[in-house]
Amino acid sequence: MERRRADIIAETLEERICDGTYPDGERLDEVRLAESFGVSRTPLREALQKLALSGLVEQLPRRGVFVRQPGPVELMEMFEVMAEMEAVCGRLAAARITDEALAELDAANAECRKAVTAQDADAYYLENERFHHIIYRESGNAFLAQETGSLHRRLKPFRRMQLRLRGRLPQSMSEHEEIVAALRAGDGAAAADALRAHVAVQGEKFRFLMARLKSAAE
Amino acid sequence: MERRRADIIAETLEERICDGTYPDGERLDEVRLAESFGVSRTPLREALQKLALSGLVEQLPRRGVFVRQPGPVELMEMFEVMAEMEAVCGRLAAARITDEALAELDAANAECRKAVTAQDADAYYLENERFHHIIYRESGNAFLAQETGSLHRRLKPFRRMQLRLRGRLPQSMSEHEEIVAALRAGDGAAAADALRAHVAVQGEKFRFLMARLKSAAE
DNA sequence: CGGACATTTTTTGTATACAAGGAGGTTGAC
DNA sequence: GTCAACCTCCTTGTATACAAAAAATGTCCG
Repeated sequence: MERRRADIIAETLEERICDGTYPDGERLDEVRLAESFGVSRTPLREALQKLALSGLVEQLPRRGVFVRQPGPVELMEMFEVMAEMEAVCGRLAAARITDEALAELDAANAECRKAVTAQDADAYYLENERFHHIIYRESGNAFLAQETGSLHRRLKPFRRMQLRLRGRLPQSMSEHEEIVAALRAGDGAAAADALRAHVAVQGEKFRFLMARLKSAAE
Repeated sequence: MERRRADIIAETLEERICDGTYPDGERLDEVRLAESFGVSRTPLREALQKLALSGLVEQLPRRGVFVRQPGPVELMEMFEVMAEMEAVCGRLAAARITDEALAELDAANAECRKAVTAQDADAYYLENERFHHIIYRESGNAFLAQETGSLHRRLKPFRRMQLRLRGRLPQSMSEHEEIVAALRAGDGAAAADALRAHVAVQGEKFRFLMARLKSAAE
């Protein structure tokens, strides 16, 4: 699949917004960005509109586009929805998952365990992501998997951050094992609860981090 | 809020796709459409990209955009997700709903009842929509309400269709009352179950309609 | 007569040019 | 001195022009 420049630009800008290169409220100037990318305004505008639709920037007509980092409230809301969607994925997957997928989950968890002993949060996140995406897929509902993955992607930087909290890695690890156990047992309710809690606690941890950052700034 | 032509065009095209003016697989010609709207290709392309991101059309690079009606499988998947999301809204709303909102739900249901006796499926759908959106809002999670509303919008034509089935109106009506009762009682699990079933049955009815349409075509 | 290659034509993607609306500054009046 | 109106400049939205890629057509060879 060949790609347009506009798509590549959108991806780059998305990364920059997520990693904080552009702070909240910053106006993204079409001409300056176009110059910096070495393209005209046309593909750049397309990229900005794409970002606007995915909610990363706000587009005020005749005013410009502004990066719109989700505030603490919105982030908590998003984590709540994420938890519920993963729970649904888990409940459906418990009834539909294949043995092969269970083996994949075990494999991902094994890699996770390695990362835990190595205290490598980045490596952990990578395998953790694989773990979750397998569950999305095994929900047997491609649309659900798509939507859940999309939200996962949007929360990625925030999910990632809380993994650096002391003791979070082993805790997350044991939650993973509980999830797999429920899936293997075909217990939809248990899988849903385990996944909901697993994601919800991420929201909690993240909120804690936010609060600490804020107080540190004062 | 002033609006761009591109947005108006996107809305118009969205309607046309939903109501079947453009059949599945049809290529949307940029120049022809631009002429018909009396604009240049620029705003029209922006509109098409917007539609592509919301999933109503598929955009093959260097090939063009094609309307992509969801197939039966995808529709069932979407209904399944819709049911789950409404269930979540209901569960949260049961704990967070205000007395005013409960009164609003009663009012919407009263209008629904009128529509049932009048056998007016269109009027019913209108109030039905209000009913559901109140629950989305009362979930107390603006992000969830947004996402749920967005999916509702996408399924609108299909949700609407099944209301014309014989006996569906009174059945839907009684489901509504069960939902309100659960919400009033603050019973989150009951509200979730009632809403999930209410939406899931819509998917079932719709599938039935699809099957009948298909067999009639043979 | 069929298939493959070259050419033409159509269509998308990008660049540039133009128009229109808003932000900010300046000037004038009170 | 302050507020308001006007004017200017800048930015966005739209139109047109150009380039590149894919589809269509025709031609040549087997």
